[in-house]
Amino acid sequence: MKGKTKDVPQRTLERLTLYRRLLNALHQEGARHIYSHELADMAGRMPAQVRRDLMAVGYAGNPARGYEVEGLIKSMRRFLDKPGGQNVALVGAGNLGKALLAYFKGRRPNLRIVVVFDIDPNKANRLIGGCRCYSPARMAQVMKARDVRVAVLAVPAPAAQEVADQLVAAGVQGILNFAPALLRVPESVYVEDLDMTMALEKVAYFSRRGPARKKVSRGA
Amino acid sequence: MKGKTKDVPQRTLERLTLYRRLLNALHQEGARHIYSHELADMAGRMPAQVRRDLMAVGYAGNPARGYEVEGLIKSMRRFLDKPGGQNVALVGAGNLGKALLAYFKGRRPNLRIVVVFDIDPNKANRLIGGCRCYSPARMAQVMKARDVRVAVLAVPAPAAQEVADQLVAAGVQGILNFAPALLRVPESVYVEDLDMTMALEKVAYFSRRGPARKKVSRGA
DNA sequence: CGCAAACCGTTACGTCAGTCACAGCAAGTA
DNA sequence: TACTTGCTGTGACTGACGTAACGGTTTGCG
Repeated sequence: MKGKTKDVPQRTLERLTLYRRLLNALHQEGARHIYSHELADMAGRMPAQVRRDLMAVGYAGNPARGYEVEGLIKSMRRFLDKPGGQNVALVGAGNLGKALLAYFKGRRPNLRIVVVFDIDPNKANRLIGGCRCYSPARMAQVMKARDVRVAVLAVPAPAAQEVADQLVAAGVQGILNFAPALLRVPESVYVEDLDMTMALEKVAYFSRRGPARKKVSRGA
Repeated sequence: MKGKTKDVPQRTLERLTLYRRLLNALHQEGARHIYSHELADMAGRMPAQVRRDLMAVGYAGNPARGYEVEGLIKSMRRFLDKPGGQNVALVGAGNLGKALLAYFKGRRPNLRIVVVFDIDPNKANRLIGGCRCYSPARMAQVMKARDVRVAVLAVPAPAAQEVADQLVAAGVQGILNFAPALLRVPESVYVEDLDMTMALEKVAYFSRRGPARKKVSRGA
């Protein structure tokens, strides 16, 4: 086993996390082996693409039995997760922020939201969804103490850039951005935008013009 | 003006909605004209791509002054929006559902959530975020009466497929799906998945491996 | 009035992701 | 043991998308 991870395309990584989720469910149901075409059916993809994606994690299947579920899960864990787990910060404890807290609660043990920041002084030092809430002024300090490198941004668009700057100053290397705003960050910081308004407009548009698509979408 | 809309790639449509958002802001600030490279800067894209994307809406710019902001906005409205506006239904009035209601509240006048469904009997017939909440049993009836063709799905994953079936039966043609589950729907129904867990895992992964990307992401 | 400059519209190119197809191999069978 | 079967792993192909380049056009200026 060598750490030859190569560089994985974003789409491939999305599918890998999907496969893992499906595999975990299968494993809990007691499944021992699985074929690429079965996984493909569950993921709405082609068998060849599943096999190709799995090449990246470096786990070899067996021509007769397919992939051994437990071993594959372990390999994917090695490939996808940081060994000690990763702490995540949430900025913005509004409606969306609270929903996200509840949503991620105990879902992925390797990716836990451990701290919340909000500009509202009434929320400072209180527990929100089981997480301590701090003023953004203490961001750098708290983030360093908890070794947080990933943040979820759930603040209104006008405040997004300012918060992003603070996050970067606090040492964050990845941001999941829910605000409909383009964040200017250093090259080394990875930003993933999740624009719900845009997504809804997309649905509204394409739902009007017949089945103008080919396969299942499944884009994050 | 002919209705030659061609078929627009999904990515292009995402960018168009982004452009429009930027243009609206510019218009409110009193800008009259704008160049492709300015829009590109704001959107984090290349000027050539902006021009290429704008070809789809069929609005011609001027080599000397660039694009006339107001006219371009009007053209994009014609291109993107359904004339009378589109009504949207929300299914699932949990944490996420309520956050979405607040989020979309009065944001896009052409795309309004007008009705909510939730399985909780306590919520039936009550107002949630200004929208009447109904039992899913009345879905088909209510949707027809309100002419709703687009729905937002914010229910737990195990219930997603069942709700999707009901939505399809009620005549829905587009679904924005927040549940981490693959929906099986007829070819004619457009599904857009917005998987927050997947997005967070993506951030966690790519934030670990240096700046392994080129430009701004901006993928919905 | 002619020229220069800048930007738009469009075509052509390069790159990347998705699909196809085939060689290799492990198990089961006669 | 020899053969058949079906799946995996991987190279090659195709198509789509983003990027670059180029002609056309409109303005401002000498």
